[in-house]
Amino acid sequence: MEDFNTEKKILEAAKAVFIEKGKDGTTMQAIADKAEINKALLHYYFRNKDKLFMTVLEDTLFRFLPRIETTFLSDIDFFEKIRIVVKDYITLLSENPFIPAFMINEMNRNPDGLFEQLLKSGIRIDLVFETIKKEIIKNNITNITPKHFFINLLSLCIFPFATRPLMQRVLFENDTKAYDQFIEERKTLTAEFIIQAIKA
Amino acid sequence: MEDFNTEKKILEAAKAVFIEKGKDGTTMQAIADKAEINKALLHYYFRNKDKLFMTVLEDTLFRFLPRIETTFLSDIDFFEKIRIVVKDYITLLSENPFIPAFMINEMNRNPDGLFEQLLKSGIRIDLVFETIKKEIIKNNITNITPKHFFINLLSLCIFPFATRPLMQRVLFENDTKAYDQFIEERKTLTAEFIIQAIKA
DNA sequence: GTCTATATCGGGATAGAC
DNA sequence: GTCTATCCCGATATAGAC
Repeated sequence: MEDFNTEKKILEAAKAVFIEKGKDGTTMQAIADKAEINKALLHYYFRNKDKLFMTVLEDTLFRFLPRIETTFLSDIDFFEKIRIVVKDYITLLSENPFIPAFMINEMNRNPDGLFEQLLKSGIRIDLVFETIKKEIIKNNITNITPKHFFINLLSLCIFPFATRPLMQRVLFENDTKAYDQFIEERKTLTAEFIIQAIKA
Repeated sequence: MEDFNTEKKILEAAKAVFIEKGKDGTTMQAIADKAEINKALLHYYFRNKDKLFMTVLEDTLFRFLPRIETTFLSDIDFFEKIRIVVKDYITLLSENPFIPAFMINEMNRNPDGLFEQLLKSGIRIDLVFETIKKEIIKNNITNITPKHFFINLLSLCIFPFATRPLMQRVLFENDTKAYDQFIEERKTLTAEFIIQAIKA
């Protein structure tokens, strides 16, 4: 097994374990096992656990955010943007359901590291806010503060994933299929909820 | 220092550290330091870290939930209920801002333990759902699934606290006062957002 | 009930052979 | 580049004196 493939295998294994167990809960041994290699090899490729963790973060997590920006800056009806963003975002999360809890955990453990990564991603939330302000001026939506709008949107999309382990038990007697269905419904319902809330 | 006071001091110290650092990030030493006692004494009162942790959980966290139930089962206007619950809940969270991240972390680490605690608290969400259904029948609100309504409400209240460390940086250049103000606004704005979204 | 000292263990990291 | 063996440290937990 040559260099490139091993590194990739490690990163994939590390991502899987980190997301499932959190940074603290993850052991190098567990990653090595999953990657079917030796523990020492991890240190050969990535000097220590911190560096490995940061690499995983850069490599995978921040592919999420640019999508919001792109959609909001595009030239379509504002309510349609909301429908697209919500659906897009929930779909993406469905494929990576453990990321929200992981990110929340991480941002409370080490906010600076995460923030730094975020800056690197070059996202411009201010531009998104501008598009919202324009809609207010055009009288298409109520006079909502862009920051509140933004946080409300994220809350409604992300929270059900972050709290899934408990919510699935509380609301659906731990029925996985039922919760999947619930999430599926939210792909459209959430957008309509938001639109109702803000339309003028 | 006799028995009772030491135990109490330990529980308070443990709560503070657990909430700030999470379960994994907390060391017995840190708790001992905060309680101004010796490490060994922790094991004398609570056999091990797990038992101490569980005790803290039982003792403090689940005082939160019954408040939602009480308000929703009371006999006032439904929209007014929403205003009260939102304000009440966000206020409560303002006084315990680390709890959401802590709970999310914990529910992803060990959902069964948390769920068990929740059952012990005896909360009856189904009763809350009943009140929502009645409002739909009375045509006061749109035909929203109670579960979606419930999760939307929780999302909008809790998420800004769970993600505060990052959001404060991203939205307010890490200005604590500004974020406090933002939260303060949400005590009323969030309820109106929800009411707009669901009113018939 | 509270302390000091210590046993024990798990996990990150390194040395060194191949 | 990959392995085995080992070091080392931090953290839980216990023993035992007072």
